[in-house]
Amino acid sequence: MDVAVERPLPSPVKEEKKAESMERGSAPPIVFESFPTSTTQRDPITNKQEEEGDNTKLEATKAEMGSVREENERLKTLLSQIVRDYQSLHTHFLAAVKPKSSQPQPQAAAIGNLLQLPAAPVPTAAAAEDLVSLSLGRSRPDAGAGRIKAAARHERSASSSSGTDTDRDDRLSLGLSSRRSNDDDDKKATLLNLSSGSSSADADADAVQAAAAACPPAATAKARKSPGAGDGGGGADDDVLQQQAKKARVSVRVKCDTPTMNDGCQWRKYGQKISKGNPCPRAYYRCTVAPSCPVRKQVQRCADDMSILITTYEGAHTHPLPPAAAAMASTTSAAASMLLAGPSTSASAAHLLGPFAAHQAGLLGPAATSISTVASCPTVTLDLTAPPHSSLMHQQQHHPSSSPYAAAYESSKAMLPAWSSGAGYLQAAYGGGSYYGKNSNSISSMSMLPAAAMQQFGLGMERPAAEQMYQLPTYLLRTTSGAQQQQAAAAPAVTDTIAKAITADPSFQSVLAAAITSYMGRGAGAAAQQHK
DNA sequence: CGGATTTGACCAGCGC
DNA sequence: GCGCTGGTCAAATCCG
Repeated sequence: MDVAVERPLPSPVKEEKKAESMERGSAPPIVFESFPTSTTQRDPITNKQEEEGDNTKLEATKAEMGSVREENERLKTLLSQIVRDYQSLHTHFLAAVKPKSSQPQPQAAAIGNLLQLPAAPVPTAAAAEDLVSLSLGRSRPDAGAGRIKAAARHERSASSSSGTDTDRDDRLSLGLSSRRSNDDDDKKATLLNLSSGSSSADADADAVQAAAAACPPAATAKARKSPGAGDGGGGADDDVLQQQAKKARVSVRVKCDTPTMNDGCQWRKYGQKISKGNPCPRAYYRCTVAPSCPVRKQVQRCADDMSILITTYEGAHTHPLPPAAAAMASTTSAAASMLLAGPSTSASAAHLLGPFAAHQAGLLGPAATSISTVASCPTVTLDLTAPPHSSLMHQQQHHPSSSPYAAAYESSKAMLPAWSSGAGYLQAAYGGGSYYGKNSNSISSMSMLPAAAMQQFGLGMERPAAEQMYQLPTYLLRTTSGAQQQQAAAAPAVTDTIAKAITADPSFQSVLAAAITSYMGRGAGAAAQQHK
């Protein structure tokens, strides 16, 4: 995070700055490039008027220096806040992972352990075994993404998915992946990918993989008809996983006047039912992009507010998705993955993704997210109808003028109508390209979009209410019941590695800086230039 | 005429 | 075991 000020400055000031930066240690250096001036070389008996003019300039420069210094301080505060968050995250993680490494404990006990925060963040061997990659910006094979992709390919071939193995290193993406190295755990590898619009094909492929892990194609309605069919295959654990996987759902609430939300995918209605407690019929759709695609969705209007459309997605696409549908698929599959991975992953992701989720959700409108396990059917609910969230507002109070959250919320007010219109947020965001028809330039349109990483759905994964006591930055809280969540010893080291990725990966930092810049100076498509 | 939608029947899970 | 409910199937119907 360097700030360069291209204006003549007295060298003592530069030295002072340097010393200050060194004093602060971890704070990034703020470098002021001073141009060589002739001040020291001038003859003192030269024109007095010129000297007075120089004095005026000096005063002006000093004033500007003051403001720059303030900006510097502000940035340092921001950075220290991030560092504090990281420390807190890490200590929480260590507290949570310790008991789990020995044996699974009840949720309450795990939460209780959160209260006893270890002082120093020490990476554990177990943590090193887990692979988590948070990538923002161009994927780097050496930053863990390679392993993710290799693992993903392995899983893809294992599950004989029909997805194409496209090269995605060149595309901008925001992804969070979690994977455990343990072979058994491979089966429930989780992948959260909040991919950018310019990499929607990637998002698609990743979504397929993530969802394949979360919801194997075999675990579909067909499997329902022959409950014993899975017994011969993978043992009891697989059975349980499949049971969980096939029931994992992601529900999206959005204000929408049209009968169904245009999510970019192609659906065929196959049934309709009046369900109990809601006068509005529930419509059942299945994906028709590929004949064998097991994905279903249910669409029903909210009984309380008919303007709210509740769309529930279930299953995983087994085919490449149209760009407009990739983000939604990515989000839903990620949510399902995190849901299946359990509380650790969810908590970690919530903690880590807090700001990102907040700002990404903000682009769609203030979103509340909840996890529920009603009728042993775990469901993640993305509520895109909620009013400005208190947590969001809370953040705004902390960062009254330059808060990214504030900027995100402001932008959300602009984006929400696109969602609610039913015309399709994605198509709007992607330049109006329609995959199924007529417009074939959606991809090229996408590349022109500003701040590609900001065009995705966000997941502010929610944690049990008790966790709120620990001030975890879960931005989007609603309700929770966590009956099933003790099954989730999966990926307890997510937090640690993610935090490492954030602090260590310069590409992440640069993109993060760009994102912050785009928030702060949010005008006039400046962000678009940054992503060209 | 082919594809999409509608709608009644059927099936499975669950609670009593 | 029975009834309720959610989910799916498939024939009938609609529509471009």
